[in-house]
Amino acid sequence: MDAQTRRRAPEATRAEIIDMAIEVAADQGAMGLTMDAVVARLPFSKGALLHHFPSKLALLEGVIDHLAGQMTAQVLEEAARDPNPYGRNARAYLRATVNDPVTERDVSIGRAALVACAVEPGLIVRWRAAMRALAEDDPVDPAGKDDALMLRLIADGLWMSDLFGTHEVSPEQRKALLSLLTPGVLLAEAGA
Amino acid sequence: MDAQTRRRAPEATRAEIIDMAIEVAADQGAMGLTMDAVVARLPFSKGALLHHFPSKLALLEGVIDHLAGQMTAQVLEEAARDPNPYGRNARAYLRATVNDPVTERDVSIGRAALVACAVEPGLIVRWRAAMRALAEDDPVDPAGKDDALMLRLIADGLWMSDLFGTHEVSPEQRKALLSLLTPGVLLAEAGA
DNA sequence: GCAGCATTACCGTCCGGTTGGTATGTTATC
DNA sequence: GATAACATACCAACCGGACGGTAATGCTGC
Repeated sequence: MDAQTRRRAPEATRAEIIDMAIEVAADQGAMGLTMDAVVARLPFSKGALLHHFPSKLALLEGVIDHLAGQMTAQVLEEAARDPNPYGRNARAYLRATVNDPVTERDVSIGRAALVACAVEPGLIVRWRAAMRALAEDDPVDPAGKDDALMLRLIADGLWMSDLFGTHEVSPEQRKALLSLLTPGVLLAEAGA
Repeated sequence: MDAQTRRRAPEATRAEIIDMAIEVAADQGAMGLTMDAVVARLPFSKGALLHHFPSKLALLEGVIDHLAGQMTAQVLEEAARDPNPYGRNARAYLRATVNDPVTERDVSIGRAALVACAVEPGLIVRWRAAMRALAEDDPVDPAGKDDALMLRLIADGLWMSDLFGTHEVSPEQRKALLSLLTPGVLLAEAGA
């Protein structure tokens, strides 16, 4: 009665649901993102879905909280490897975004976040809160503040470009963007 | 029989419909963007709406084409005032985005574009085409290409930040971004 | 200038399917 | 045996869109 347990851990089920919701959102868009569509890809019934997420809004909240948490963890992990504490989150933010090649998974995540926020504009504040927390935990002296902002803007722009395919960005250009992080170019010298 | 004409110009009606669709999309989100919701704000019936846009997809196409056209016109107008032809579209792109203060209308437009693309992912290619056309009409020598890209990325990032409120960008910082366009800083010297 | 007719702009209702959600079991675990 | 994790059955509201109709306008030949 252990490996053969019928009953599953609720957190695992929740995670599974969220993953499927992300998948549906990414490749069907907002119109296709319905409870039925999500449950159709799951090995259990609609009742189960409603048991874990009592409403569509609750599910969407779960989705963006998951995505924001994932994003935060990734940036923080990247930042931990940076010896210079000043503005390290901003640099990590760019590094996390510029990683090449962009995986299909990355695009799915971005698209899902966008779809979720588009479906329910109120969800934007949750995403915003997560991103601002990342920025506020980033000690930067006033002189480096503008540079940190610029890094974040470039990262966001790149993220959007990857999502929409608006700009062609070659691997070389991606690497070139990383050179913004080398000492003396932008904010790396803001330490002392 | 002129001012009192019963019948309206179809283009005016179409434009009116698109405007309302944008309005609904911006403040109701994707879930609230229904044909009924749009027609409820219009002085005529659902039949008329279906007459001008035979399907919801057609309406959404109309919306993003309108938005892309507006965006293109704005950038081109801005670019026309730039004496240096090299990379002028890229600079205009940033200038058009950085304009301060950001109007409510600007935010609505961005939000509507996002909602439209989220509802129907296929619409992304239309937006992309418009943006790429803007970039391809912009003669830049290879040396200035990376700088032009960076300007565009910053503009996109700022656009996204304005939409989501992810970063606080003060008016001073906005002006500081414009200083990227002054000769000698980025690509303004790429002319000769 | 006007009869005749096709076209276009628009109306209002109805429909079949879908959607988010409820209500009520059933089963397994503590 | 209480509670949590599901299943099954169902519903009311809504949504996109079809449809039949009407009236204003444009066009054509005379």
